[in-house]
Amino acid sequence: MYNFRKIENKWQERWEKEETFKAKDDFSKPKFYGLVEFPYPSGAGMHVGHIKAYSGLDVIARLRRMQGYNVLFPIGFDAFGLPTENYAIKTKTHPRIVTDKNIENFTKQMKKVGFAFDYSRTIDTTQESYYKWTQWIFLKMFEHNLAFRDKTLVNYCPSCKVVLSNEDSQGGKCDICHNEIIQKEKDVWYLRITDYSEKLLEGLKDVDYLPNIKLQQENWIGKSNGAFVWFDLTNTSDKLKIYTTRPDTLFGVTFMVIAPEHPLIEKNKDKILNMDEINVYREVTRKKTEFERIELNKEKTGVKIDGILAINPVNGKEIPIYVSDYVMLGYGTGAIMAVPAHDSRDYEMARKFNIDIIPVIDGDISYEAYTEDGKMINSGFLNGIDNKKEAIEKMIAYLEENKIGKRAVQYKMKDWAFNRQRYWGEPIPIIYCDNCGMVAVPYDELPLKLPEIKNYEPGTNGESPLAKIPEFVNCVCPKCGKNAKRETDTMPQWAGSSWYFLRYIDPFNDKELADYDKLKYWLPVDWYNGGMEHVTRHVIYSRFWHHFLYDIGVVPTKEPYAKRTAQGLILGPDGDKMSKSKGNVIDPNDIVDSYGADTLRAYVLFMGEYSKESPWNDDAIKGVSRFLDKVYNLKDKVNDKLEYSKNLEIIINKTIKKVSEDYEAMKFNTAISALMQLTSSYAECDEITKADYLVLLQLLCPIAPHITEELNELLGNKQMLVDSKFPVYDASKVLDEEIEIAVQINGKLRDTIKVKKDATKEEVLALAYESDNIKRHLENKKVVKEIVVLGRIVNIVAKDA
RNA sequence: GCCUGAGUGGCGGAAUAGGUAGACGCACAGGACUUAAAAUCCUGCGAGAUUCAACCCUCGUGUCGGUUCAAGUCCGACCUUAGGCACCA
Repeated sequence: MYNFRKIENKWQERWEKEETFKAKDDFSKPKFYGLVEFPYPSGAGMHVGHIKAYSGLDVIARLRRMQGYNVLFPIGFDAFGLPTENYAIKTKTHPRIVTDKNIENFTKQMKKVGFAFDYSRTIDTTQESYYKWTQWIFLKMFEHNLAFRDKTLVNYCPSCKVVLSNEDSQGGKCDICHNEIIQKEKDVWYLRITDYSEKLLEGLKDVDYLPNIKLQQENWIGKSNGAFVWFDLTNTSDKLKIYTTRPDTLFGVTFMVIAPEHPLIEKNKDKILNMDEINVYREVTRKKTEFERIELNKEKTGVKIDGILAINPVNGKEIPIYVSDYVMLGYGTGAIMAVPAHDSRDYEMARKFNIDIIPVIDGDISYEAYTEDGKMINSGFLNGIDNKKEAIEKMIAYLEENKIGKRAVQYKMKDWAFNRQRYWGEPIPIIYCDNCGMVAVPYDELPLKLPEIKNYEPGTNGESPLAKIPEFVNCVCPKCGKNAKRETDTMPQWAGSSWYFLRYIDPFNDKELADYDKLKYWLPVDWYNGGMEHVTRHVIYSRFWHHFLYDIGVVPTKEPYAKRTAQGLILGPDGDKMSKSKGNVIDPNDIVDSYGADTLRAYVLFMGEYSKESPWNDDAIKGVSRFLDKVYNLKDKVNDKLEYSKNLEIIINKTIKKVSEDYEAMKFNTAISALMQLTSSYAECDEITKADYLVLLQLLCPIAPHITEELNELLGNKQMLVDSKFPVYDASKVLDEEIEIAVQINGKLRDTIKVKKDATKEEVLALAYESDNIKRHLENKKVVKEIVVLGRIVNIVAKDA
């Protein structure tokens, strides 16, 4: 094996000394901004997943540099967060110390793998000079009424003593400690991301994200078109406002359902005859988490309200109202019109409570709801229409004309719960004053620093540890000068990661978040790669912040990322997700030590399709290692005096084409295959030219930068390979003179023939008929059709004579 | 339940627009080199039938149908599996 240790150390030192990958603000050159999701610097160090994520874009960044772009490829650390804090609680070590140690370790490891990062721009979200601007953005949002407090039922983790967003508590369990969460009423900070629903949806039209990523974003926003309808009630002057996507089925409404928390109940409690029964049901519901309400409650439950009926505005029918937990207060209006004939949930509910089912669309409803399209029946003025869209439009027009409803759009996305009762996060820069209410910390007092603290455990009542420090809590109101108290909650980890890519552009600016001209040059991020698990939350949160910053004139683009891709997971050798408990974790350090960084990089890119998950295989690394050895050993075949080798011309051009196209599509596995084949072709020659060898090195350089730089130097080249021009193929030299094509009879392969690349249809056919095997198969048969696809295939259709 | 992927040799995986299924790699087997081993190099490697052997032939990309001269690829139904979302009205 070649001496990878010596070679890799040498080039890593040289890159560092010469600041090879330091991005320059040279506005005259075309730019490329490549971004990878910055890591959380955990104590465990780097994971092979990080290697795959960074290697992929490292290839692209080096490629773009070789194509003449001014490249920015930065790295940093998303260092606030719970694991560090929990570690601090356990070991009584300050999170600052733990964080610094972990960052140092990560940096050392990343350098050993030879990523072309610009380390001079490294930022970490816990630096005061960084979170000053995170707080600044928050205050701007507060100023624009996008940060607000609200009393709501929240997901509360009794163990972590923190409030969690819905996204953090999926499965009814705390994302961090995995204990059960409960519902608790609390004052919560929200960011009004819902104000940006439409913009975030619209913006997707202008970006190049992988289709499934785009789809996930769309689903998260969850736009639906429908209508509000107001139902009159008996016994009360109140009206019941509902939201529906199917106003066309209004004639089929046989009952209404409202959420147990619906204010109508409390307001009309003196008119409801079975308040006790309803209260019991509401109490049961209250104890359920949102997850349980939607996930475990397969069997419909509910209570019919006695004393109040609803009146269907289109036909005047009086219908019952039920309270049921399958309707959520947080979506739509917290009340629905139920059409059991054409909605499966309503159908179940009607079956359980023996409610009428009236079909309004012609179809079979004997076993289940009919949810397909069809002809309208039992529907007054809609009868006979068999187009859903037309029926909906006609109904909306009717509703609006009679002022009993109107067209409406709803979004699934909810506002973003933004506070945590934790120490290791950005303090929320707000002051509570008895006189003035909520007051922002003045901008010139930012950053509002995290105070030194001895005990990191949360307060007893679910309060932040900061609440226990009087020197922090007690302050003076910036407005009136009277004594006041500070907000003691901190921001979630997503805050810092929502804008970090902006700071890389101008990391040392202490006047503003980043210089506008620099932002104008570098934005948008041209290519952002990261994990599939972040494509909904992180990407949408950071897009939201970016849209906001655009609206207030801080950044020059609406969208932050022009292109987003995601890499697939590396599974353990057993095919399961890697985890400490399963003991199937692969440590990248071990691989670097025994095979070298180039082999590790090439292997993670070779193991399968980049965007898909594939299991780790210790044996398979050998194949990649052997390949690099072969490339290395080829150096002995180079003959300086040899000038031209025509026999390799075609395969070289083919390979350049294949590799260039594959890199763009992140099909690194097939690019490496092609390079392996080129290497084999070289190995078959007695000698190769310098130029031919250089092409191989250049094509391989983005994947295996150390060994290729070394070999380039051995060739006598002074200029670094990464500064050379990436090869371009000659389109006239990618096809062999003679190509092999298949000859089929009735679709079955019977022979292959060699033809000239520009052979005509007649020539090809003539050759095909000359084949003995073809002749034999055509005996006693009559040819009825001949299909020739030039360059590909001949198919002769023959019947028994 | 809904949405989105995926299902191809012993294994990881290839296969622009339908056009020679199994590239490339691993493992395995045989051979060369070696005192020997490792390393390296060469050859073979989907299953089956037949044959001294080769050619040749049959079957084969989760299952069942369909479209087509031709289907891993397109269409329909289903099964398995991964991820995401969720009584979202």
